[in-house]
Amino acid sequence: MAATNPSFMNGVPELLVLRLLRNGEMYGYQLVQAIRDETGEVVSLGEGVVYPVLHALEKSGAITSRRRAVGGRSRIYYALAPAGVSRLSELTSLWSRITGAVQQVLVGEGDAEPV
Amino acid sequence: MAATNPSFMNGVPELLVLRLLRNGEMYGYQLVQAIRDETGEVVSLGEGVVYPVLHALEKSGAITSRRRAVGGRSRIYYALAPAGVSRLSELTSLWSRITGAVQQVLVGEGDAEPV
DNA sequence: TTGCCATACCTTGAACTGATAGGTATAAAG
DNA sequence: CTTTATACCTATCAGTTCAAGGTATGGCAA
Repeated sequence: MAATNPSFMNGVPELLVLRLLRNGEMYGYQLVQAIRDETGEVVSLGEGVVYPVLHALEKSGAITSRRRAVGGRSRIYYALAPAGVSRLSELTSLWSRITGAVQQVLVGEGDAEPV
Repeated sequence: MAATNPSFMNGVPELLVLRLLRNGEMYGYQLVQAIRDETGEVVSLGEGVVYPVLHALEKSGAITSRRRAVGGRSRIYYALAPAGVSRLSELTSLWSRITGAVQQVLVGEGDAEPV
């Protein structure tokens, strides 16, 4: 697979994570809640989705991590790397193009020429 | 699985097909082209996607089919059934909610409180 | 008339995602 | 001291989509 249809809506979790990290460092558990809260619970990603995404993003160099102890608790904070910024704008524009295209069909003329 | 997160963006092909059929009868090959054309080639579904969707929709009673010979060519025209209308509004509202929720995150305040 | 392209239908196989369901460990609260 | 919330993690499963094929007919050009 390479340069075809990127499976449409794939990478939404990745998009959300990157976008949230643009606001500053966050840790996994926090991201899970932020996604749930900021979408009004419309989108609710489990930890089983978010953590693998984080690991993949770090492996690809899109984000970096550092461990910090906060109030006796150990957290892994993730920060956006330059590669992540590129990836974010890439996904954002893809998202716009696709949702725009679908929207275009949805609002198409209500009726068409009869067969 | 049933009543959780409907995989986010799943059912986009289904949504597009149902929406196009709302304009009147269409056949598979025509749908493939209509989707490609109406989205400006942003979304290009292969026949291997569209035909299975049509078969599933017919099986579930959302659409009906009739075979017609047009210019010596045999085509299977699909029409929206009442169940398909419901399904369409269901998918449409789901689509709006999800894209709206994602958009909400995307346009969130550009910067956040420092850690 | 032969070959090719567009039409028109279809299925199979592989690949990828994301969801579910677990599993560990600590701190706070009851 | 037991439960809940925090915080991390992985493995497996199910569901979609894609690519790649396969069949058949009609029209057109060589």
